[in-house]
Order: sequence, then structure tokens, then C-alpha cells
Amino acid sequence: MAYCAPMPSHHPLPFDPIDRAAQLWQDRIGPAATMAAVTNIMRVQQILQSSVDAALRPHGLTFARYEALVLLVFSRQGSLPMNVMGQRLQLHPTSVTNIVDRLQADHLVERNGHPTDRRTTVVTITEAGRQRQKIATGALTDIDFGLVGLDDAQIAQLTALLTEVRRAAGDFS
Amino acid sequence: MAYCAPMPSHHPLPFDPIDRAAQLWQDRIGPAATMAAVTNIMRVQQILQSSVDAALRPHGLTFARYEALVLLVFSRQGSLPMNVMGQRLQLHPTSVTNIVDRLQADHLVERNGHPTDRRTTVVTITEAGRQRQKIATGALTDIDFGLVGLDDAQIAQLTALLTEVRRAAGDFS
DNA sequence: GACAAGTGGTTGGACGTCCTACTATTGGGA
DNA sequence: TCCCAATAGTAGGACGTCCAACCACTTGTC
Repeated sequence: MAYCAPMPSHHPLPFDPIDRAAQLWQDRIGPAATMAAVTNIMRVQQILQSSVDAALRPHGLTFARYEALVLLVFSRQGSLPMNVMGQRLQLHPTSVTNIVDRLQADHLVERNGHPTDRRTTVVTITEAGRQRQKIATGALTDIDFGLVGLDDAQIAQLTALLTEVRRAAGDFS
Repeated sequence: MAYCAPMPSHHPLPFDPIDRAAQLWQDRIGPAATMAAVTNIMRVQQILQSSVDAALRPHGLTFARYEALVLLVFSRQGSLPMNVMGQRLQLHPTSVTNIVDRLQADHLVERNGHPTDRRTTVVTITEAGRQRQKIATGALTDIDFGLVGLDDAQIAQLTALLTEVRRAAGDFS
């Protein structure tokens, strides 16, 4: 299926607003390279989030919920404790609660008690959840996850740079 | 001032969860490079947002509001119509309304009517707004905008890659 | 065994983003 | 001139994220 890139709803500017801001920053404040990189990450994330969510909306999912489904599909039993989900997805416990609430309301996952630790809640994906994940994965691969304009080598380069940032930030060890 | 990297509140994993997911994806679904890159962008954006917002919180700002202040400081008259702010910051009109509401509540900006077009609202930064922006800029440069682990060349490389994505997505022309 | 500290999860509130829908104003064309 | 499409901004709602606070349960220590 041909993928129509997510043109911004409001007419694009004839210049790069981030680059423009970086030039002004350089003139008035100082070195702008870091600021420009951070702003770029913020903006690209927003673009990707928008593209991905648009592709998932017809299937009643968001990227956050989709990630949770994938995590469960990849787990051995199709089930994980909520705190483990939070660690893997790098989410605050309240975000996990929020996401699981909505997945459960759509009957894509179930909540069950942990057999030995009564504090823990175990989330299990349902058959409907597995099917929904499969369909959503197709929708996302069709649009290349919204990531356009880079070849394979550049994508690998991007991943390497960002992984280094996460490592330096203590995301994992 | 020494900057303490934003260690995740929940103990870091001994492995990279994104890389782990990418391996499983490769085994079960197919090529995982794009998925890994997109997930990396999402996660790094989240880390940066957290670091930046933490640095700005003592000054009563968020990154979104800070960006709006910078945009106004860089403008000739210290004032811009709301729709122009939306174009430059790549924000939905409702987001601009939200941000300007809060900046105005803090007396950092003012709303005024446009002299000739009675539909448009012109936002003007106040003297307090200019001072606040200066202080906040110091707080952000102190922590390098939360971007850690890359040297100057890598930062430039990252910016180039992300700019290409934005160009391909039609963010500007 | 009892108590203190730590862990797992939820609730309520704040924030930023987007969408849909709406009002007010402008400007172009019949 | 008048109508209608386009534009500027706002209101209300949904979603995801975080924080602070809280309760239930577990674990370690005395």
C-alpha cells in the first residue's frame, strides 16, 4: 500500500525553523549545536508519534498500548507482572496502570493475581490481543513506522547514536 | 555546577530493553532496524524531556513554555501572532492557546489584539518573561540540555540525520 | 513474633498534545 | 452587495506522562 507521508496539517514553512533558531541562538547566546540536536529529537519524536498513532487509530490502539502488547507477545507465557512491564518499557508505574486499564477495557489483556506475591498483578494477553497486535504490526510496517528519508546505514547510525545517549543517561548498564 | 545525570527512578536493567526487543522482533517478525530506531527516538526524547523539565521546574517553566519564550525573545518586537508561533514551534493551535494561557497567568507574556486583523491575537513577552528566559537558559546550558554521551561530531551527525527525517516528512521545504 | 523499611499498585491532580466542534472575522466571487 | 469558503482562536474531551500520596503486602531485623 502506498504510504502518504504525514504532511503537517498546517502549511510547511519555506525554511527550517530549528535551523533558523539555532542561527539566532549562535548569534545571541552561544554554541547552539546541543540545543539544535535536542530540539530535533523532540520534533522528530512528535512527527513519528503522530504518524504511528494515525496508523494505529483505525485499530483502536496507540503506540504506548501497542508497545505493551508486543512486550506481552514476546514474553514466554504471554504474561508479565506490571512492575516488569514498567521496567522494560521504561514507564512510570502510573503509566503502566493507565495503559493496562485501557487494554483491559478493550479485552486485549487480563489482570490476575500473582500466585505467591499477593502485592503483584500479572497481566496476560488474550487471544484477541494477539490478533490485534498482529494486525497493528502490519499497519506499522506498511508505513515504516513513520521513519522516512534515511537508508539502512543511516538508520543504523541513528540507532547507535541514540543508544549511546541512553547508556550515558543510565538507562541500562 | 556539576550535573548529575538523570538516573531512572527505577533501577536500570542490566541489558538494553530496546536491543532485546529488536532481537526478538528479528527472530519472530522480520527486519527490526526501523523499529529499533523509532523506539530509540521515543525513549531518548522521553529522557531528554525529563531532564529538561526537571531543570526548568525550579523556575516554573516547562520545555514547551521555554521554547515559546525563546521564540518571542528572538522576534524583532518581542511579539508574534499566535498562528505564527504555532507554525514556528510546529504546534497545534490548541497547544499554543494552552501554552500562552499559562505563560500569561505567570505574567511572562501578554495578549493583545492585532491592529488591522481583528481575528488574530498578538502575544508579547514582558520584561519578567525576558528575565525568566535568561535564567532558564542558564539552567539548561548547565545540564547540556540533558544530552550526554556524545562528542561534538556525533551531535552534529545526529542533527543531520534528524533534519533529513524532518525534511522527508515535509516539516519544511 | 513484632515492628520498621521496602515494594507493588492505585488514585487524584497537573501538564502538554491532539482532535472535533464552534464562534468571529476576513476576503473573494457571483 | 451578498454569500460562502478560508482563517484565527477557543472550548471541551481524550490520551499519555509524571508526581505526590496512599494502601496492601512482603521482607529483614531485632
